[in-house]
Amino acid sequence: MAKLAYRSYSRYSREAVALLGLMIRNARIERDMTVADVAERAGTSRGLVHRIEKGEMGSSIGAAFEVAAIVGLRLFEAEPATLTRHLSMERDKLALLPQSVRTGTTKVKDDF
Amino acid sequence: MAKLAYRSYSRYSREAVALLGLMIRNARIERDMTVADVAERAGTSRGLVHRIEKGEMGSSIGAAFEVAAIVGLRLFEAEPATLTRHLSMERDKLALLPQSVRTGTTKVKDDF
DNA sequence: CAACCATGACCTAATTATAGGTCATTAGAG
DNA sequence: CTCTAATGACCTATAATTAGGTCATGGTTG
Repeated sequence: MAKLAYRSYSRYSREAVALLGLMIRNARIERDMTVADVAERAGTSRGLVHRIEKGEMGSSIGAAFEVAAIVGLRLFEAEPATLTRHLSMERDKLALLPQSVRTGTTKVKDDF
Repeated sequence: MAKLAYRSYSRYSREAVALLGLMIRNARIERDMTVADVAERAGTSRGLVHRIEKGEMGSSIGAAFEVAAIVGLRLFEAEPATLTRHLSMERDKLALLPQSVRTGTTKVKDDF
């Protein structure tokens, strides 16, 4: 049975996930960790770590980010402390934005 | 039946995923897009987009990155073109690294 | 060169995410 | 204030990922 292509992704998304996987692999090897090491520390299986490094789109984002953290990758910030700051910054930003979006407005804009 | 906590994640991973969700939501609202709009363009469901924005760890990384791209978020680079460059850079870097990691070495280093 | 071991691929069972529907709530526009 | 619609939550069937095992391959060390 041939494996089906379940969903279509944009090139950008595919490359971003692939890049994350490669960065994870590079970081892991630089730290002299085996796939099994990382899997154990992440509480996942060896196969999953392998698929994450390969850049498969179906892996859960939680597992991928956890593995990234374990090999020392900091996705948004160099310092974990600043991540919390960014979180509240985004929350504050959200508070200033409308809490729901009216399509009516958009529709008029796209209507020509 | 109470919902079980399936897996444990580090604080950093949880905050990183939550931050990504908030950034997506902010970007979406700034672009006057509804959750339904984004879901349709991503080829997913409204509920999934909602869970991604909420920062749930179980969402697939492909869906999350696709949604991020649709609302205009660029995770690694401002320019999509440079993403491809980074991809080959990481591949080159990988070529210089050992292709398998010996645990024996690590064990000695950690052994004191 | 020879032995060891990390890796990558595959398989099956079990668990989980997802789609798509409905419904209550609430924010925004008139 | 009132009406409309976006949002968030929940539900069920389906489809997917995941864990955990095994196996072949190839890199690394002695």
